[in-house]
Amino acid sequence: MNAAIADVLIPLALDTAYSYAVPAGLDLAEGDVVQIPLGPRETVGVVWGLRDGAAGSNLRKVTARIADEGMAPPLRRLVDWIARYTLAPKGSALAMALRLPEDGPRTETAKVGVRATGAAPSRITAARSKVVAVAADGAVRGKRALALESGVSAGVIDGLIDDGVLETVTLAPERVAEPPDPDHPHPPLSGPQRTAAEALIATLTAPPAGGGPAGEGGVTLLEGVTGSGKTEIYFEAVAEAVRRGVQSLVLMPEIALTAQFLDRFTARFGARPAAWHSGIGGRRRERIRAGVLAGEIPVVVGARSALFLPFRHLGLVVVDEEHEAAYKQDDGVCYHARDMAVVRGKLENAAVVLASATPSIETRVNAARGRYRRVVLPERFGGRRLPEIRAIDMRREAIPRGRYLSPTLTAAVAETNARGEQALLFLNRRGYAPLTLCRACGHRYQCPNCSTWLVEHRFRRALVCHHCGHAERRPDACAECGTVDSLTACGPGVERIAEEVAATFPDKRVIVLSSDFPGGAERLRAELQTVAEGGCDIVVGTQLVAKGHNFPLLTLVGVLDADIGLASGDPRAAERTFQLLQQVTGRAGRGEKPGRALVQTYQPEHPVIAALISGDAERFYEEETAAREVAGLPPFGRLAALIVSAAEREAAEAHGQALARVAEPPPGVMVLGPAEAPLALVRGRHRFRLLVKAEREIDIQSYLRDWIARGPKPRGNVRVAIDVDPQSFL
DNA sequence: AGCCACTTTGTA
DNA sequence: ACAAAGTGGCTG
Repeated sequence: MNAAIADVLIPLALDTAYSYAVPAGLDLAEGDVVQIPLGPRETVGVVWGLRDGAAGSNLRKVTARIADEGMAPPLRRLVDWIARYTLAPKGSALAMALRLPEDGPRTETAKVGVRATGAAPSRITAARSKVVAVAADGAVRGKRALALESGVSAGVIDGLIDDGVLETVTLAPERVAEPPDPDHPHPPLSGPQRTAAEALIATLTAPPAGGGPAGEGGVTLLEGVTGSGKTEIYFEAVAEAVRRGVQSLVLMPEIALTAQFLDRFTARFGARPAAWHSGIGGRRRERIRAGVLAGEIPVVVGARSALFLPFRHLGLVVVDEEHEAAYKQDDGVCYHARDMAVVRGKLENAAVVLASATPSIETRVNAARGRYRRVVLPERFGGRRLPEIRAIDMRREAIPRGRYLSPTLTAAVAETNARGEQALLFLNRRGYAPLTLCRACGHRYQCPNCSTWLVEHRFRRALVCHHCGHAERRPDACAECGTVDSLTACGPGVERIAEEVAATFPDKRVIVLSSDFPGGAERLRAELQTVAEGGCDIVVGTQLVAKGHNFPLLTLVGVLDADIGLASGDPRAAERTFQLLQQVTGRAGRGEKPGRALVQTYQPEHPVIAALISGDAERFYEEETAAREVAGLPPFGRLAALIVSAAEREAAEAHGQALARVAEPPPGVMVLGPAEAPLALVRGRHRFRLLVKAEREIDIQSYLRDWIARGPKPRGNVRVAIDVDPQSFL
């Protein structure tokens, strides 16, 4: 007997499945994709549940089943899990897994982005000007992303498109996959590489083709410096998965999904993999989806959205460069693809491999606690070692006022250049000076919207807020007392360092690299190329230089102020700083010659600095965990963020007080904030974060959900996203 | 009031 | 997603 009522989840921002009557003669199963009426129109949805009941009521009817193949239980469970974990509406989570054929005889509808045309709006409003300011750099962004970044709602963007201020652009597609050959001839692995590959293969849950025991799955951290052959090693696990007839997914941060990587894959397997990323659209997208669903495509290499492909027999998930921030999705459903990969792996009973040269702190902790296996590659293939890192104690260096390069570092740069090698001076601060004040009256230039100082950008002759993007002309006279030429720049930014470097090394070629690089992405890429080819002696850069482009001639990294960020009040400051500095210093000596790093600091004994110098990440998190305990901060993997959508920013601010006074936290749970406001919302970029400490295993999401429901309802949608690893909730 | 731009709500 | 209803500023 057929069920009378189907609960259908619709891929819209709805948190509950809607109930429909099942018409006589339609035999539905859970997971079936169906067409249903919704309001005045017809939509698709997925049968999330079936039950018997009095169907004769006022329910509308399911129109039809529209696909032969339904959504498999593990993928449905993933949708449920992600919705629950990220506190996103279930329907939104479903939408990620249901990128259906963009129905009808659709030709080439690739991903659509928008960018500024340069035309002025016919009508200017506060919301519009925010968008125009953000889009002014000419970069292409997704509609949602632009709306969120500008702090406006999507309607504004549409309005600006109609007005001709923004134009839509589509990205071009390429071609589909060939079957990979696991036994394609390839260069042999070294002994240690072979051992590591065996260790990964031993975790595969699919039984070996020739009989024998299967592995037990779980998560393995594959750790090894750049050049140690991580990719070749996990390729062996992929090859074995192919032999065993299960599918593999290799996740990469979007930027790393390059032709170069696909070429390496082709060299190993004699065929191009199916590549999946947001730019792939239309027929190609549909063919890959269908191939994956049918089990005909054994290997997919993709960006984070590949996580939701309907694999038939998923046996292996590899997350390459697992520490990459690009795995975080920040608009729509906020999730971390690395963590969701772990979850999917668990639900599918697939082995998971996390690969990185500089694993994230969360992953290190999980490995140290035995939740993840750990495979470490001893050193770089070819015997290269990590750069030697030393601290420069700034309390002992004699530096004139207004100068920031210590004599020790200056000498090292000169020495390096004399050998024909490059030096990188790293300072994580854009612009010329982080604070401008009037010498006459002491007035400090502050952002009208945020509580931050305006940063001087001498090149642009502007004062800029790095928080909200607000910019104003740098005045000639003090806005407060009117004194002319009284403004002083306090502290260094990269522009100022470049000035100092130019004065100290007048005959050297200096390049400044920062994310606000004038001339946009094209010119930036050209500059990076110049550096790589040796067309420059000294690079001055912000965190932009922490990753990406390889600079083979770079042998010295000087960190100008390692202490930046350590006192930022963000409970994750320490781990963020550690990771950033580890990546930056690791850039030295990637070529033939060995590298070294010098780190200017006023607190060489600080755990983060000490760990960086010793290269002992394990000690760092041990000490950091202890320090957090003393400070009453949550341990790693226990931070949650309450995020109020950008559109409701103003409203949220008005209700901040109310929110802050809401609800008594339940026992064992503590909401962190400044001491004077224990439940305060901490301002982040276009959002508010609320930090929650849990002393026991709790479900932070449902706690927050209750917490919000119990208090006075804040106006608008309050979405909550969790910034932790999911291990503790599995 | 009426208009406009934008936000919020509801869809079973 | 999309359409309908609501909000709040502005105008004359």
